[in-house]
Amino acid sequence: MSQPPSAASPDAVTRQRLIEAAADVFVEHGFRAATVRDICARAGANVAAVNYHFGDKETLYRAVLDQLFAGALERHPMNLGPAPELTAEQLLHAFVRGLLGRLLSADVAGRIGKIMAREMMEPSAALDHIIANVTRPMYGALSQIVRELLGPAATDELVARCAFSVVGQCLFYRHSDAAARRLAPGLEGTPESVEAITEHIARFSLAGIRAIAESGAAANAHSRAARKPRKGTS
Amino acid sequence: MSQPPSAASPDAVTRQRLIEAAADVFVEHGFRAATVRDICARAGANVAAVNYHFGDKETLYRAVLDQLFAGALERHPMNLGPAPELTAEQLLHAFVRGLLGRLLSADVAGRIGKIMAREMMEPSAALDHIIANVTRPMYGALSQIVRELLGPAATDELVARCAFSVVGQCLFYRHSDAAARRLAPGLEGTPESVEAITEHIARFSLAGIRAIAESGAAANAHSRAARKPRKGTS
Amino acid sequence: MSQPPSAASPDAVTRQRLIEAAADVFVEHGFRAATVRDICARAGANVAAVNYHFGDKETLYRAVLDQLFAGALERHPMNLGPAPELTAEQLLHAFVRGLLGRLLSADVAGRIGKIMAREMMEPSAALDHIIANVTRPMYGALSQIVRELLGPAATDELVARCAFSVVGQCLFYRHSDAAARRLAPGLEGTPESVEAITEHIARFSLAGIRAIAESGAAANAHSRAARKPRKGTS
Amino acid sequence: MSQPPSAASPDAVTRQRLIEAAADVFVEHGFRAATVRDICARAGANVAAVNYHFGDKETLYRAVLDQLFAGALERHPMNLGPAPELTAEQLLHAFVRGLLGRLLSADVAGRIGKIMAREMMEPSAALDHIIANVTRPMYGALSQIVRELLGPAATDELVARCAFSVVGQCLFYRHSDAAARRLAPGLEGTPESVEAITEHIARFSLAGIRAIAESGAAANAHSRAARKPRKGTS
DNA sequence: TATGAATGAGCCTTCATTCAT
DNA sequence: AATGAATGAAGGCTCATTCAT
Repeated sequence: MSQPPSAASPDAVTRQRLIEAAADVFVEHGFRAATVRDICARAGANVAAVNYHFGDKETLYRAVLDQLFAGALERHPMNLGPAPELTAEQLLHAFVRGLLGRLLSADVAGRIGKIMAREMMEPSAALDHIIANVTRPMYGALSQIVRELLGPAATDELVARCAFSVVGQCLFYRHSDAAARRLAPGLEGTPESVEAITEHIARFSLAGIRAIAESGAAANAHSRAARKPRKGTS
Repeated sequence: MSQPPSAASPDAVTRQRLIEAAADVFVEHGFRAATVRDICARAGANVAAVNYHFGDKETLYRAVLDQLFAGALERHPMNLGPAPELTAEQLLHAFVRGLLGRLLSADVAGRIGKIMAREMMEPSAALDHIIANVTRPMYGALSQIVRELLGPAATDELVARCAFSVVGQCLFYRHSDAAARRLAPGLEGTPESVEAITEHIARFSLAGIRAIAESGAAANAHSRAARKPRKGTS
Repeated sequence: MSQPPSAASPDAVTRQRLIEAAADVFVEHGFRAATVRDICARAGANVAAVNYHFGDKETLYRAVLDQLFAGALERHPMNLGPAPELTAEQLLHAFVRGLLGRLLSADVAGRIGKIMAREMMEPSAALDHIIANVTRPMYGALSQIVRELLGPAATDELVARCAFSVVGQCLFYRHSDAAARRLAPGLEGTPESVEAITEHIARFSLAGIRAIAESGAAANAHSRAARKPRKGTS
Repeated sequence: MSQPPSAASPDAVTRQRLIEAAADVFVEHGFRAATVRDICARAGANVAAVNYHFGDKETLYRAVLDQLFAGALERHPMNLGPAPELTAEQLLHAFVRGLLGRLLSADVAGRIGKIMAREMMEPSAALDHIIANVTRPMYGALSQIVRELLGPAATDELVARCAFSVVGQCLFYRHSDAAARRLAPGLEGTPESVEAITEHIARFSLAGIRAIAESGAAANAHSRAARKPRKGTS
């Protein structure tokens, strides 16, 4: 209070150091296995610092998530706004590049991927927050791109399945990193391989989406012509 | 004596109860957060039962994994053997169905997916065992199918990337279940939706693989013609 | 019961194997740190064998002690009876050789030394038994020898102190083995060095006892002459 | 601030209470059988106090040893430095008094003897530390005294054996206390009897060492004269 | 304000012992 | 008569949290 406003209060600087140390530790060990002693030690703070500044371990965890999301979106923007000068193909390409960049970057954004992977399997109260603020807008943008590629006749289900196919391919390089590294050494996801993987996923997905569009159109045409589809989505 | 003749020794029945209880607890909380007290309590056994029957928590964990794998492969076989009467397209379709079946089934096999997802991000000593015995053969079978679809000129890298694309789409329904449920309710992976998802992923992937095959062939042709391949989506 | 009496009953043979295994384990780890599992395993018996055959761990311990004492005295007799044909010097020499032999032998008797050393510092109920049956007769024999060497005027205290000096020198090679091995490698007590050590201790002690005899006589003479002793035993 | 200026930090006082309680418990039960629960209870501290202040039980054990050694040497110094104004006889007398004082004192030093006795038979990692810092210097000083008494012709073996004889007599009053108490009540080692025992052991040992010196010289003379030494007590 | 000391619940494991056959 | 399974009481240790300064 009596501090000059321009100087970062020592309170805030400790808080920040705690958050940064906690981000490392949570990413490395997960929420449960992370210990506040470790976090405080890395932050050069007292054992009681976490409880003093944040109340408890879980509140610190949420603070870490908030800060990570803010940083990640700042560095790897989603380009959610309309971009009429770009084709849907180009937008898909850009989307994949952005997502892979966020997932595989070594900085703040990369850590978010690891934490989210954990949240997926043990959803905590933080997951809803993450989905609302990060996942949903991202998914909305992708849906729009996919819908344009699929054409106006596409059902919501087709759009969602295609979007899942795109995202699933990207997430593989984050979630299954350990397996990929063992099965095909050198092809696992790294910050340097983002371009190459982007190229593959974009090409693969574009063809996939177009095939789905045709089959969907065919299914519709067939059903309109009162011929029951032999196989495929009902 | 008064036991039914097929009954195993009293030791084996308790062992089995412990394994089943442990499977639940490990799936629910992960290896580290799972407590032997909880496991023993659910198995109706003493706290020392785990140590008596398995030596320690980690050995029990491996026993659980072994049993889960055995059960999963029994119910959802990989069809690894040669099947000359089936086309590569049919084989891909069958592979995806088998994998999704294992990932999404409510029984023994479903739990394996959750455990593997955890292993991916916190590899324990068990991961190498899993990969060697389960993942690698599966990956080998998929690679063979993909290679046939890509044609003889495909590089190992192209094969691996396409295989990753196929597997990534499937894993999405396991790893990102919580997110999918929130983003597109009704489209998350369930045992009942295996057929529909299989249809989608197989169609999507077939088109993707063919596109990669063409671009790869084109790249080869181009490079043979001393023209550097154009970068970007065609 | 229905066993032919000439055949060792399987009961007795297991009992004996347990005692032998237990002797090893108790000597190696002490009573407390020894585990009945270890003992039963080494004896090739069931975990419950100790409790079945002996009731509990402590009863087994006493059985081991009894057997060890019986064996030790059989192999390294104390020659307690009167031996008028030997001089006191020769008797002292023989006593030291016998004691060192028991303390340092690799067989049954050697193990008794280790166990007794433990008992000395954590006297259990077994200690009184040991002292009454082993230590006291041995001490009585030594006292007699020492008394003869000291002469008829020796007080009980002088006798005891000299006996303690003799025994203390011998016990050093058992109790302080670990230290001796480090301070003067090659000079620690071993079964092979019994003769050499005996020679030293006997010579050293004989001179010591004679010196005590003289000083005691002098002290007595002095006190008889109404001169107060300047220093020494009152 | 309101603390007395000489008061240590609150941490140090609890640390000290723990060390003192631990010394009691370790002396009483040995390292293994001692429980941290017992130690903490006696120190009026929480079960976790040992882990907080020392990390683990073994570190506490070493801290106890360090403190005991420091205290013992402070109260019963070894007089290791050269003391040219004292004869070798006087030095031996002083050495025995110091050693007995350390072994039999009721204070800090007395407990060290019990702990060392345990270490001798179950050497832990702490034993080497003890020997290097306490036993070896002590042994070095004694060797020097003995060597002077034996004369320049004495071999290292003779020196060591005589030193062992001196130390063995002293240790008897520590290691065999329980037996001595039963065999000759009133003559066991007590702090009050240190002077009397010192007088006895010094006189006994002086005579013993001189006898060894003579026999050694005789042996040398004999061997020089190509006559093999007679075996046995002279 | 911020810290180091202290806490107590809880975890995995060990072990002598008991029980049912 | 003898065993393998099962028990429950500790034991050492970890950790988030609280407390007194």
